[in-house]
Amino acid sequence: MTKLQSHGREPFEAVDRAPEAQAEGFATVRQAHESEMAEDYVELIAELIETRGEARPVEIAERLGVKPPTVTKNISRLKAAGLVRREPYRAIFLTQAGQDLAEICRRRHRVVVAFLLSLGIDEETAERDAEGIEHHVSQTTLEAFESRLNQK
Amino acid sequence: MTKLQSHGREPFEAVDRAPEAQAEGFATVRQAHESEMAEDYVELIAELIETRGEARPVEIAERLGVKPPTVTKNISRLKAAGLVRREPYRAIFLTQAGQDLAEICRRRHRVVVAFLLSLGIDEETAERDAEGIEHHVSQTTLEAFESRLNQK
DNA sequence: TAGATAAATTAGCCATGTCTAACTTTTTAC
DNA sequence: GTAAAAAGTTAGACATGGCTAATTTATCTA
Ligand SMILES: [Mn+2]
Ligand SMILES: [Mn+2]
Ligand SMILES: [Mn+2]
Ligand SMILES: [Mn+2]
Repeated sequence: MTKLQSHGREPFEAVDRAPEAQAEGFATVRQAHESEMAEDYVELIAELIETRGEARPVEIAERLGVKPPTVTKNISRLKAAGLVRREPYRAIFLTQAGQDLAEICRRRHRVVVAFLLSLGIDEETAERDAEGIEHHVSQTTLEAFESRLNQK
Repeated sequence: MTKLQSHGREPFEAVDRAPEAQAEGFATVRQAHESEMAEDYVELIAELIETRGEARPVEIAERLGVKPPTVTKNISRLKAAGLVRREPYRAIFLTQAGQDLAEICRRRHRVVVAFLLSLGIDEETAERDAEGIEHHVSQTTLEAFESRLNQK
């Protein structure tokens, strides 16, 4: 007892877990952050190619809200990772691996946004939150989002 | 037309947005990542104090899945940020600011987990996903999660 | 086609958050 | 009360992803 305190009611129970399970959770988050740059870039590159005909560093920089040198550096990392093909001073293309990853990411992004919208959240907020959330949604959770969308 | 393609149906529409709006979204994600370390630490420290009586670096390291020197360094950052009070080789305490932040984070964490559980997701997955998602959930979205939980 | 403008790159800086190896301090057990 | 074990810190390294300033290359325009 003494669970109904003065002001701060405890609406939902805390799950307590084994230290290793908790550690595994944090490790998963760190891993997600490692893939995040690549995912956001290939997703954006695919969209730019589709809607603008080509993907140029200036535009990538503008949409990501970073400076062009940051894009140059990251693109060369993507190239090293085999996701992107490109020659200096030219537009950027996705390799097959890059296209595959982009496809997965775009789909996941759309599902997350659609799910948030289905909760009544406004479009700006849905897009803003989805941009971060997408990288932390497991396959299981993604499927739960989808089935809610399909059933409604 | 040409919307029902061979294999890959397009279940949810893509929202297309102004470059600045998109950039703002990515900037929000970067900011969230800047606060993430502090949030996870104070949340964990509060839990350890509550359940174990005190918060010790070894245990923090074990639960975060990092090595002790990482904890030492990060704790001194939290101290510099005014979230933690502590003397070398002794247990770690939260300042009032630290307690306030911990309270907000713990509540948010519980809401996100409860929400995922309400979608039928298993406990392990819910906790794992929530650990990342929590940092990207706006006040608006958090409230949407809560009202779904309350109405059900 | 030359000169000006725009785009892209390079070089070098910085903060963050991780690590290992070595050292110091505290705690525990005898 | 001392020796061993455990906990904590320090020092120094590294990868990531930002930045600015300066330079190079490409594109546009007169
Ligand atoms: Mn994203
Ligand atoms: Mn994140
Ligand atoms: Mn977290
Ligand atoms: Mn958390």
